[in-house]
Amino acid sequence: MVAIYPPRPRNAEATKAAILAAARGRFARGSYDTVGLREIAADAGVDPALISRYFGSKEDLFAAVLSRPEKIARINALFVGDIDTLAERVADMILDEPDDETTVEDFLIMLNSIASTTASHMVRATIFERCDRPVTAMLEGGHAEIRARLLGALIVGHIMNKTMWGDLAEDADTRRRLHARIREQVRLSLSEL
Amino acid sequence: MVAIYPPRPRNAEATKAAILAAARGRFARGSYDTVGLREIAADAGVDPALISRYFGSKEDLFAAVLSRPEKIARINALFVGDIDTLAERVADMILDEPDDETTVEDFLIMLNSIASTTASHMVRATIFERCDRPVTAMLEGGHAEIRARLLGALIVGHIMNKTMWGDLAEDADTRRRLHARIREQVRLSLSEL
DNA sequence: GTAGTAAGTCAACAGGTGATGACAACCCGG
DNA sequence: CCGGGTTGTCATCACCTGTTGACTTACTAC
Repeated sequence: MVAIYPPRPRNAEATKAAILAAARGRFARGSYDTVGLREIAADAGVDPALISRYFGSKEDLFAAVLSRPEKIARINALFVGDIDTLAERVADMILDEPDDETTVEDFLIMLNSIASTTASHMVRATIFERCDRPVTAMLEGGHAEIRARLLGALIVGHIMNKTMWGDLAEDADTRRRLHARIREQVRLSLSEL
Repeated sequence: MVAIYPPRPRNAEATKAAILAAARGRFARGSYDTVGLREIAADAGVDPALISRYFGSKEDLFAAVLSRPEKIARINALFVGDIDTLAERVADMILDEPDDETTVEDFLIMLNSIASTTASHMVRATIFERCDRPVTAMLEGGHAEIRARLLGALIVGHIMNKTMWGDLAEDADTRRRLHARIREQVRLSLSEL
């Protein structure tokens, strides 16, 4: 069963964007190693060779996915403000406030590929630069790096949990309690050691 | 440079054990997908074909690694007793009490391969049976599953953190404070919602 | 000592991977 | 109408993976 291509309009920018979107989708559901260029190309409705042409290599494509500007903006937005509003936003994200779906996806993309030989150093660098560093800089008091890492561990744990088992909250009341609990967790993580 | 085999003593049990140990070591440092049977065989000083012979397939080998009886015993031992002693043991493990090195490694093996298409369902099942289920059963009060998952998220986050950035504690004093912090985190995770 | 079986070795396979370079179709300025 | 560069297609390469089956070596029972 071979798809008959409806002749793709010749538009390099749109094609690149389609590839990037397809890659994003795949990398959010599998690791760097399990996702193949051919699947991505199929999702994008594009010949696999075009990926190499436009992005160079698979590694470069992954790097491009990691450094999408919107993603960076969103993650940066997570980590500003005082601890209370930050706790609010982290809880929102973890409990899947619709606005934050893409942020969760961004974390997922990174966490999925953290055990890959090729991709792990990119992931580490991105997490460090986008998360650990700004949070550390934001914190007053001693042991800032450690407290930032505690927050990182919290977020990572919750996101992996969600992908393993699905959402925690079943009804609105539970969700409210969980929201409060996660805010407490954030405050505890960031509080003075 | 080809190793000249010092003729391996013909002992099927010892060979199987060597393969299992080598596989354990590799899977603790890479994912199911990045680790190759040839590397494992080389570590064990064994011909790659023997792995298929003794364990059937790579998948079966991974399953064998996951279900090593000592591991199961150790992880089970983590999750018994009241919340205070449990918090103590979790903090010990996360802060690398030497006794718990292998337990940390066991979690690592599972987390490394959680994004693999082939291995993820095995990992999920193992985590559920060895961690979520016993903890849920141990808890009194409502929302037991959710609180157990919160503990799971905590452990997962800390272990991923450790493999990404290394140990949190630099000196004995920091270690003491962190130990107390993690105990608080465990209590908070498990406390009534 | 010799047959028979267990243990280990070797070479090769089929399948899938990312990547390349030659080709075809298209669009646009002249 | 027609060259020239862009955009997309196709076949193929070299490599690596897990797995298999035929072979050799060692050990044990008779």
